[in-house]
Parts: sequence; C-alpha cells; structure tokens
Amino acid sequence: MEVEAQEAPARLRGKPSWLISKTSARTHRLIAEAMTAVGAHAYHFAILAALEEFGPQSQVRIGQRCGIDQSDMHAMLAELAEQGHIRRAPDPEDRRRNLITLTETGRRRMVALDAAISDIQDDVFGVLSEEERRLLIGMITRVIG
Amino acid sequence: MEVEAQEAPARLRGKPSWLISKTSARTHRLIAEAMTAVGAHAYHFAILAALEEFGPQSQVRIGQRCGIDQSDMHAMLAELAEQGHIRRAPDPEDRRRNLITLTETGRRRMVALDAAISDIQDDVFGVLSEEERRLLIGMITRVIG
DNA sequence: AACCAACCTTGGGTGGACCAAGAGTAGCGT
DNA sequence: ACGCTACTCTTGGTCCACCCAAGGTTGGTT
Repeated sequence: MEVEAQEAPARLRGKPSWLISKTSARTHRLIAEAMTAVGAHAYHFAILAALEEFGPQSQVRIGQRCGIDQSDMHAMLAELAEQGHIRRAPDPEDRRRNLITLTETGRRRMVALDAAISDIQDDVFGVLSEEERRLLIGMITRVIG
Repeated sequence: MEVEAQEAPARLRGKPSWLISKTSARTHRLIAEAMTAVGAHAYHFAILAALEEFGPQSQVRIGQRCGIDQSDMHAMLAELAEQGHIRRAPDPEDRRRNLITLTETGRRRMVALDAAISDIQDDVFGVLSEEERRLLIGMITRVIG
C-alpha cells in the first residue's frame, strides 16, 4: 500500500500561480542539490554569469541585475572569493565601491555550473518540445515584464 | 535618480527555472499580502478547496492532495477551526482519524479567497491572452506531470 | 496477545528572502 | 572649506515556507 499522490483540487490546478509555485519548488530543490554537491550555490552561478557578461562591477550592481539582496551578496562573494573565483578590490575611481572581478578559474566554474543547471532544465522541461519551450520562455518573460 | 532595475544576465534570462522562480516569488508575495489582509493564509484556500471538491476527509488526505506537510496542516486547521470554517470530529469508522468538515461559512470563505487569488492571477498573467494562458497552464501541467 | 501500520500531535531545524543600522566615501551646493 | 545628502559595504538580525523526527493512540493482522 503505497502513498498515492491524490489529485489536487481543480481550484488549485487551474491557477497558474499554483502550478508555477510547484514547478519552482521542484527545480529549486534539484538545483540546490546539484550546487551543494559541488560546493556551490545557485547564487554563485548568477553572480559569475553577471560578471562574465557585464565585466567588473560593484556589489550593488550585481545585486540589481540578479535580484540578490546586499547582505546575501556579501556572504556569497565571501565564498566565491575564498574559492578563488572572484577578486575584490576597491575601485580606484570610487573608493566606496568594491570592484568585483571574475578570475579565470571563476570563468571555468561558471561554465561548469551552467552545464549542471542546464541539465536540470532538460530534466524538468524535457516533456516540452523545443518550440513549446521557446514559447514558455517568451510568455513568462512578458509576465515578468 | 531612481534605482533602475538592471538587465539580468542572458544566462539567467534563458533558463525557464529562473523565470519561473521570479514569477513564483512575485505571485507568492502578492497572495501572501492579500491573504494576511483578510486574516487568512494561502494554505487556507487550498484546504477549503479540497474539502469543497472532495467532501469530508482526514488531515493526511488533504495534505496529500494539496502538498502540505502534516505539521503545517495541523496549525492551519487550528486556525480554520477557530475561525469557524471547518469542524474537526473523530471519524466514527476509524477513530484514529479526524474527519474534517467544511462549514457553510467555510464555503463562503473559500469563494471569497478564490476571488481574491483569481484577481491576482489577472494582475500577474493579464499580459497574456486567454489563449496563451490556457497554453501556459497546459504546458506547466505537463511539466508537473 | 503481539505486532505492525496509519493517524494525529508536538517540537524542532534549515534555507531563502527581507530589513535596519552604522561607518566610510563621494558629490554638491553654499 | 563646510555641511548636507547620497551611495556603498558590512553586520546582525527577522520571518516564513518547507521539511524532518518522535511519541501516543487506534486499527488491523497473525
């Protein structure tokens, strides 16, 4: 006698917010596991990706781009610095700022994390065709606006 | 000089999991605010909806249907009972169980919460056409599978 | 009777998101 | 030159959703 997953109420099943919440929770769990397994964190990937795409920048700027709070950013950068993936140096043009720079090992790390996370995308959204997946990305992007 | 939301890295923008996570966070916040404003909780709606659709049932059964943990279920039911929206009575056929029953005020409460939550769906997903919204629901439903 | 399974209850733990205050620096108007 | 405001980083918290574990009670089985 296994524990069967019962059918959810129609009033929940019909709400996009509920469906999205469940999907988000699932991917979040999978990504968290994958990141922990390699001593990383989902935020690490976001930060490294921002540095790779936009070059050296301040902590706040990265936070604005990725939607990460200042205090969390601080903790994440400490981890990334200790792992040698970034360097922190005071900005010579504005000594209030820490200029965060991506190191070469950091760039490789980013690529590796991207691969791992992309695999999870395939696991979760693999039931959709390529066309559908593009459609989904397009629609949610508009929703986020 | 406002704080402009910077563009997110393409490596994030292209990941369905990231888009969905952001959307989920936003709707979650809106719903939480709306529920708190009327002394409710998102779980309340889920529980009441399950009772309305499937009739009186045990706590575990509701939890399985809605994806709510036993301990959280306990707390939520205590709140709902105190507000008079449900009744707990030992199941005469199996005295291990608490049979949860929806009261008339509970049914009305559920309808009201449904309206509030549906409004938020419109706020968030209103940029999509009806057709797109159906498409989105269909695709995510398949993803959850 | 003995044993296992299911249910409710209680308590606690964890991680992500968020908030507030303080210290240092920059820019600006006066 | 001065004071004021704005910005940045750092530190130390809060809050909540989600999850886990143990104990006590009842039901079913052998």
